[in-house]
Formats: sequence, structure tokens, C-alpha cells
Amino acid sequence: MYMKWSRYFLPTSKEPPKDAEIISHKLMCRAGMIDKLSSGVYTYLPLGYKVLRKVEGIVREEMNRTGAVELLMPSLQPASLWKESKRLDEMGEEMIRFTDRHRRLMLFGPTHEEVITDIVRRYINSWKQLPITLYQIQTKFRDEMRPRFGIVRAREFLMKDAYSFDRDEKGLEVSYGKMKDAYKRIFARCGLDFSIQQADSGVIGGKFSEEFVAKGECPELEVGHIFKLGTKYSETMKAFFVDADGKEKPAVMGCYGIGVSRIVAAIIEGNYDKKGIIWPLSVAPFLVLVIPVNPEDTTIINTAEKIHSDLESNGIEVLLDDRDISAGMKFSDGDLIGIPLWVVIGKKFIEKGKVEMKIRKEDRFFEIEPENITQWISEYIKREGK
RNA sequence: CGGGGCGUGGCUCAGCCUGGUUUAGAGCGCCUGGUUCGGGACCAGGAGGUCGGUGGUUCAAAUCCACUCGCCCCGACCA
Repeated sequence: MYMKWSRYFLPTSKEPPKDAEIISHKLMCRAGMIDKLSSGVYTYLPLGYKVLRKVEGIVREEMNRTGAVELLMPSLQPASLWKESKRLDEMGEEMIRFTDRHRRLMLFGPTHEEVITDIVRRYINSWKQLPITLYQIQTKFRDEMRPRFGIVRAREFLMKDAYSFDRDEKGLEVSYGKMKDAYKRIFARCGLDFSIQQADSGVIGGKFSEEFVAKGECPELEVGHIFKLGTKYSETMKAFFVDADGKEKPAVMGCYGIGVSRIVAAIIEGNYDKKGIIWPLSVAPFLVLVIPVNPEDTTIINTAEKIHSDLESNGIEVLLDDRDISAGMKFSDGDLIGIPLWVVIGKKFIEKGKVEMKIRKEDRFFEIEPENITQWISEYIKREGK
């Protein structure tokens, strides 16, 4: 749809809020992407939500490509399930709990091994149904002792969690390998520079885990963590299947998490300059920013609107900065929110019928005829790879 | 959870130590009019806070004391 800045909701600011420490947090606040409601609890404003959805889309595509199947589990869970897995006390205060009106202890899921194992034990009975990997993209709740760095360590955040079930260890190796490959593709597509490290499995348990750590100044990061769980949950929760030899065996599990909201921060940590964010094409909230320098000049504004609708009809997401403010402010805001390509319509259009393109990441302008814009952009996308 | 810090218009902050000319200020933002319009313009006018909350000390509290709530930082912890 036609998107004009004046009709959008994009509150940028010159100053970062006092409590922002790391660059991604500062920029997300200044670029009008997020708003803090409470410690570790954030609203994704339209621009931030758009980026979040882009990342989510990449994660979903790559999960589906491996043959994993998406479902959606509830955030609300009965504590009884966690008693069964013996993790109720282990997770402790980090789990947000409450007693419902029937005096039943409930909790907001910090992770979903229990729920998925419960589903699988009731529906998967035969080796013929294996292997299977199920995943969801969902809001998780963790009452962090100390929320930090904006959305990097939040108490409510978006996570993709996948769970694989195999007949045996060999199968787990295959499922695990597929996920690991998918993770590499996901982070690469998001423009993240990352490393893989062996890690402590913590409360999740299992015998082996690796974490994906995004490079940057931020001391956190970890953006993904994959585990070979083995039969920890399937045995304690009795998720058995009948194998080809007629014997009952526990499913061999793996689980695979990605902090979707954390990826957004990690992308910024690795893609910014003094002026603001520089979105990789793959996750940019808009691909093109159209700037009519003087919106009172009808020739300029008409041209801007025409370019805008031409691009839109070619399936390119465009934001038109139709605000009645100085050009300098538009440029500053444009740099801040990091839209990859700009089309600037100003005096050069009046003088010689040319507009200017700016490539954000190169911080470079060049002239172009208005009728060539769409083609140039299509080629640029192809060249840069989206 | 231990240690430290901070809460004053939408945002960033000054004032607090040495209570009383402060009808509580500034910058940014916002509104109106005008001049501007290629890198966060300028002039003039204007709106907006009772100083996180409660209680106390005092003739008098944004300023002192106590409690409380919220937020941030360091540490420990962290799929």
C-alpha cells in the first residue's frame, strides 16, 4: 500500500533515551522502532514490527525448507507438566507463575519442551511417524533477574523454537545437522556475522549444545542455541514409540532456539554508522525512501508521488517522506532509519529533469532519469541478492 | 538477589548540598503567523510540569528525614 510518512507512525528523535546503553538499543529507540513499557517489556512500533516480521519470515522460510512443520503452542501452561519433567523448581523464579481462579498453578512458558513432548507422546506412536521436527514462532516469557540492553535481554520476547524427534541417535544427528545448516542460512540471510561455539546446556539439559553468537560490541548476543537432548524428556515424560522391532523406545530429541527479536538488535549492532542504521536489503522495513525536497512545489510532489506508485506497483516497498519539514531533517531521519535506497527529487529535477538515487550503505548519491528508476532498482536487488 | 545511582512539562536535564523573590527554569519537541526550503533553518507569539507516591520535620519543603513504588548501572545468574 501507499505509505506516506505523514500518515504513518514513525516517531524519530534526535536524542536516545537516558537508559539506552548499547548502540542497537539507542538506534532502535531513536528510529522509532520500539517503546519501553516496563523494564524488559517493549512495544514494537510499526517500523520495528516490520523488521521483526521480515526476520520472522526468513526464519520461517528456512525452517520450512528443512521440512520442519509449524504449529503454535499456548503461552499459558499448567505447572503440572513441569512437575512431571522435574523442571518446576529448576527454572525457579525465572518462570512467571500465577494461580488461576480454580487455585491451579499456571505459568507463562519460558520454553516449550514439556508441551511439545506432551503432544508428541499422545499423537506419535509408531516409528513410521518419525522423524519429525515441529516448530513455532511465539512470544516467550522469562522473568529475568536483570533485563538489559533493550530487547536483547527482555522479559517478553519473540522466539522460534523447534523440536526434533527421531528413532535413534543416528537420526538425531541428521535432524540436528539440518537445523544447524538452516541456522547458518538464516543468520547469513539476515546479514549477521556469527560464530558457532560449544556451550553449556543449562536448564534445558541434554548432552551437547552449540550456540550461535553474533559478532559485535554487545556482550550478549547469543542469537541461537541448538541442543541434542537425547531422551531426557521423552523418558521422564514417557514419549515412547513402537519401533520396527516391536519394542517401545523413547524418542530421541533435539531442540533448537532462535531469539527472533534478538536478531533484530544483532543486525543493527553489525550494520550502522554515525548517522544511523544501515539495513541489509533482506530485512529492511522499506526498500526505498522517496524524498521530495520541497513538498510545496507541485512539480516535485507530483513526481514523487508518481515514482512512489510506480515502485509500489512493481512490488517494491516504498516510504514517501511527504512531511513539510526541511530537507536536512529528512536526510537525517532517512539515515537514521536506514532505508537502503533513496530517491531524492529536488532542484536537479527542476533544472534538468533528473532525480538522485542514494545508496545508504555507500553514503553516495548519483543522478538518474526518473523513468529509469524502477529498472535500476530491480537490477540493484538482483545484484545485491535479497 | 547483593552493591551503587536516579526519578522535576512529551524527551534530555539545571535547581536540591547552604529550605523562603521560582508566579519552578533551559534546550529539544509541540501549536499559531511569517520568512525559508539539498544535510537536523530563522523571527515573533503560545500551550504544557506542583517537582514518582505516602507520611513526617518546619511559620515555610522540588530542596531536610522516613517509608514506599519505579527505572538504570556493576556483580552473581542466564534456552
